[in-house]
Amino acid sequence: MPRSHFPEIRRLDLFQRMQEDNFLTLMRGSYVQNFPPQIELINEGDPSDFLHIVLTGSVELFSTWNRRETSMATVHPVATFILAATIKDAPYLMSARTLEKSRIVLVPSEDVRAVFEIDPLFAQAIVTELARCYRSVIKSTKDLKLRTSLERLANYLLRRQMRAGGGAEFDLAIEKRRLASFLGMTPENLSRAFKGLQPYGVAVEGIKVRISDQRDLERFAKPSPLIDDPAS
Amino acid sequence: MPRSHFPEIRRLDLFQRMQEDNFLTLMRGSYVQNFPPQIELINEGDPSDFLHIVLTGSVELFSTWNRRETSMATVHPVATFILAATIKDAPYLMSARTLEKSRIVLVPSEDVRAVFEIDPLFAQAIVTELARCYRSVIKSTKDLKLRTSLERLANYLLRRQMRAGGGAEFDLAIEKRRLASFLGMTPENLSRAFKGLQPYGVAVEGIKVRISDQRDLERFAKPSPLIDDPAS
DNA sequence: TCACGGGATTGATAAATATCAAGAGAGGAG
DNA sequence: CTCCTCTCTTGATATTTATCAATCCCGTGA
Repeated sequence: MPRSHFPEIRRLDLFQRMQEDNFLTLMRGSYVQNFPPQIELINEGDPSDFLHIVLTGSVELFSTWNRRETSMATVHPVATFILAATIKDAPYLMSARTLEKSRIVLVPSEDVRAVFEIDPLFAQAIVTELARCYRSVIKSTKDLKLRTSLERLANYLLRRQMRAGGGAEFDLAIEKRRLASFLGMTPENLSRAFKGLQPYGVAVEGIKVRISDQRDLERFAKPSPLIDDPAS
Repeated sequence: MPRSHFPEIRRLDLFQRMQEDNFLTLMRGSYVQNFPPQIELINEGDPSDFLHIVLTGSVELFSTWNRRETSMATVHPVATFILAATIKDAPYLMSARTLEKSRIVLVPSEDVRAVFEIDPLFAQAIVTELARCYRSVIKSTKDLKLRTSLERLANYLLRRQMRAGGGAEFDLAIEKRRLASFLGMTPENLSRAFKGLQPYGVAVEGIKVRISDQRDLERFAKPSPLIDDPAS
C-alpha cells in the first residue's frame, strides 16, 4: 500500500481525526488493488472481510433476490462502503461491482474493529458516519414509499442539479438503466417518465439534462429537506 | 424519574455495558411520561431534543409528504427510537405517535451526546445499535424494491410467525391498515393479498393467522436471511 | 468506412396496484 | 343491550407500472 494514497484517505471524515499511529496501523494492513470495469468486488451474503475505499473509478452497490436485481447506490471517490457489515462482523447485505476501471483500498475488517475499540475519535467518526448512512437510507425509503416514479425522478433531477452546482444544465451521473433501477422502475418507464416531465420544463438528450423552468419543476416535485437534502 | 424503571432500561443493549455513574447521569436528566393513545410525540422536522424509550404500550414511526403518509416502523417495549437524530443533532426524519396508552422515557439528547463522548462502552453500544438499525433499513429497502406486495406480505407473515414462536397459528401484531401502510400498499390491497395467499395455505380471521402449509408458503415467499432475518 | 453490439426508445399489451363506492362486521360507549 | 363508529372487505373501475417486441441510436473497433 503506497504511502502516496495516505493523504486522500486521511482526509475522509472517517479517518480525519483518529490517532496517527492507529491510522498507520490500519494502512499497514491494507492493500490497494486496480480492478477493471464490471468486476464483482463483493457478493451479498459473504462474510465482511474488508472495509472498502474507492480511490478512483466508481462502484455500484446492488442487491438481488429471486433472479431480480436492484441498484442500491453508487459510490464515487473518495468514499468508503460496507462500514456497517464490517463493524458488526456480519455478512454483506449488498453486492458491489466496479462500473469503470477503479482503484480500491481494502482494509481488513478485523483491524477496523480493533482500532475502533481503542481509538475514541475513530469510534466517534464511525458513529457519525453510520448515523449519516442510516438517515440517508431512511430518506430513500420515504422517497420510495411516498412518491410515484415520476415524482422520484423529478426530485432526483433536482438533487443532481444541486450537486452539479445548481445550473440549468447538467449531466446525469449514471447510466439510465442504472438510474431506473436505483429509482425503482424499469428502463422503459424511465424513458416515459422523462417524457412525462417535459411539460414541467425538463429536456434530456443523452446524458445532458436541461431544466428550463426551475420553478415549474419544483412545484411539481415538491422537494423536502427531510427526503432530499443529503446534509440534513 | 422513579428509580424503579432503571433496571429495565439498564438491560437494553444500548445501556447495558456503560459506566454506572454515566448511566445515572443520563437518568437524572430524564423524565417519564404517560401518554394516551394517538398522541403525536414527535413531528418530523423538529429538532431532536430527546432520545425516547418506550417502557409500555407501543409507538408508531411514520412519515408524511404531500398529504401522503406511510408507516415506517412500530416500536415495542423496551426499546429506544430516534437514536440517529439524537447523535447527529439533526432534525427528526420521522414522526412518532402512541398507538396505545404508553409510558415513555425522555432522555435529553444533549446528555446522550455528552455521555457518548466520555464513555467508550456507551459509544460502542451506540455504534452497534446504529449499525443494526442501518442494516435493518437496508433489508426493508430490498424488501420494497425486489418484491411484489404479495411476496412482501408472505415474508412478513413468516417473520411474524418466527417471532411468535414458530407455531402454525399466531396473531398479527398490528392493525391491518397499519400493516398495509408498513408494507407499502393500501388496506384494500392487503385484503386482496391475504386472499391471494389462501392457495398457499394462509388463513386469516381478524388478527388470527394460520399457516396450514408451511412448506408451500415458504416455497412461494422464498425468504432470505439477507432480507428477512432480523439477527443477521 | 461500415458492421456490430448494447443501451435507449417506442408502441402494444398485460399485470399490479390504487381509487372510489358500498356494505359487512366487530368493538366500544352509553 | 343497542347504537354508533371505524375498520375491514368486496366489487367495479382507473391508473400506474411492467413486460414483450421491435426499432433506433450511437460509439467502437476492424
